[in-house]
Amino acid sequence: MLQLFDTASQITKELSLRKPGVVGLYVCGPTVYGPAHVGHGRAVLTYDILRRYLEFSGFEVQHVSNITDIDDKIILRANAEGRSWQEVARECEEEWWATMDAMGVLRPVEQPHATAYVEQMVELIEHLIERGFAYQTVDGVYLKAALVPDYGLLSHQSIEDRRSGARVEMDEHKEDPIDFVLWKFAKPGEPTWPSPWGAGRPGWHTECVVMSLALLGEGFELHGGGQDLIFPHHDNERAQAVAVGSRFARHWMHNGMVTVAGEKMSKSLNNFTTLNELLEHTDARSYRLLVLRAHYRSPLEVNATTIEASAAALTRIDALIRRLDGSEVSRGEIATALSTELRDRFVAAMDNDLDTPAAVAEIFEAVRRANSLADAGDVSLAARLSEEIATLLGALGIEVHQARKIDDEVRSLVEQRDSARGNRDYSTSDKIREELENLGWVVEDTAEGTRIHR
RNA sequence: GGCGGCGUGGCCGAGUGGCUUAGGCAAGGGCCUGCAAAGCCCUCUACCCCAGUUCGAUUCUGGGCGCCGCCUCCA
Repeated sequence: MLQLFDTASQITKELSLRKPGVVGLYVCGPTVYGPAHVGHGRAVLTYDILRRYLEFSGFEVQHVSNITDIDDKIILRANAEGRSWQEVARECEEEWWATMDAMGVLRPVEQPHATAYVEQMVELIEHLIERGFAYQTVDGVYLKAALVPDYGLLSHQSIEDRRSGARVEMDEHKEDPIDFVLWKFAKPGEPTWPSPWGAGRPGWHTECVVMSLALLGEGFELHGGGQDLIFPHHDNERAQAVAVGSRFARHWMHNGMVTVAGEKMSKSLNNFTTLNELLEHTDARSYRLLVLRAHYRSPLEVNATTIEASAAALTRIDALIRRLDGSEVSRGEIATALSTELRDRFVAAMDNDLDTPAAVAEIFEAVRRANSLADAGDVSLAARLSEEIATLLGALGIEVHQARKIDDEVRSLVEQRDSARGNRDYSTSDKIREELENLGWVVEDTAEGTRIHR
């Protein structure tokens, strides 16, 4: 079974399940105030790949990912554009899902919105106050972090380290610099919800506690997000859950950052590429393959060179699938042994903390093998291997290309070219080839005649 | 300053105490082809530095150097 590195214990281990065969997965989703960039894409792809692989392995995955639809940045943008914050959030969310669809990412089973859970957040904060973990100041309600057992468990920072680290500018009203806000009292012109302490809105971390526990229940299996969320977001989520006496996530997973020239891609550094820009000139599968070719916890360098290398690698796979498309598929012993061996190696790599680079290497090795078999005339064996390759790629979310519809005009050109070649009229056949290439087709000669593809 | 992590061949990027030439991209040579394309075969460039443990270290330990992330905006 799958072993995953756990951020809390820093050990690679199996997920501990409440119910056999079912995995509750909560992934921190986007704050919808702008377009998704390549870094978001990596995170989403990582969990999409995890989910697909778990499903491939026979698990049911209760995949929940939230939409943060109220936040300072949303308000800021709405004010700047003279629009309502709801309009900004709704528009950005629509764009988000459209982009995710284009990326071939499965929709989470549940997509809760922060604003739909404000009442429950208020209840949670009330409990925190009752239990003595939270206090009110003139500008909000804060959690007293020092009271929480194992505060800093995920970032492995002790309270003392944190305090002395203090580049935190001391908030005027907090009792301790490490405390964090649960409820913000409204400033003029800001959206508000009612609460026992006064009108305002929730702090950032509370929503995920409420929504994950509401939808997945106590002690859910796995909580994920980007490494930049370990602190403060996830430490602070956990702190609240622990403080109210809930059993929170059993296992924590964090994906590495996307880098550009060695530096983290982020909106604040303004070195980001949006996913939509990427998709304008790249097959979405190329980016998925690029993501797969680095381990999920390593930084991933994304630039024109790495994307193009990935796109080129993808054409190798597509070429194999095309080559064997429609061939008879062997069900014999040798073919079964070949495909079983591939699957076993693939699964072993994936189960080892989602070692997708190794898993992908197995697939490429099999591609070479299948081509080699086909060259040797063992086409039905090759076809069986190719079929397995397509299945395994599917488990990673890469669909192999289907043959494209060829219209009559093009088909006629192909036929003319074959007849010219049959007559050894190569000047005509080369002319037709050029014509086809100008129409955007790649032309290949095979024993069965001209084959074309895009 | 604290915490987490990294340093592998032209590039990306796995892995292991002693045969992985991992894999991909790029480059060179060959086979195949009317010419191509695709494919196959071959070749090339590795494990940051210094000590130590060991019969043996790229892999383990210590030190050094360099880099990245987080330290309450952040996937």
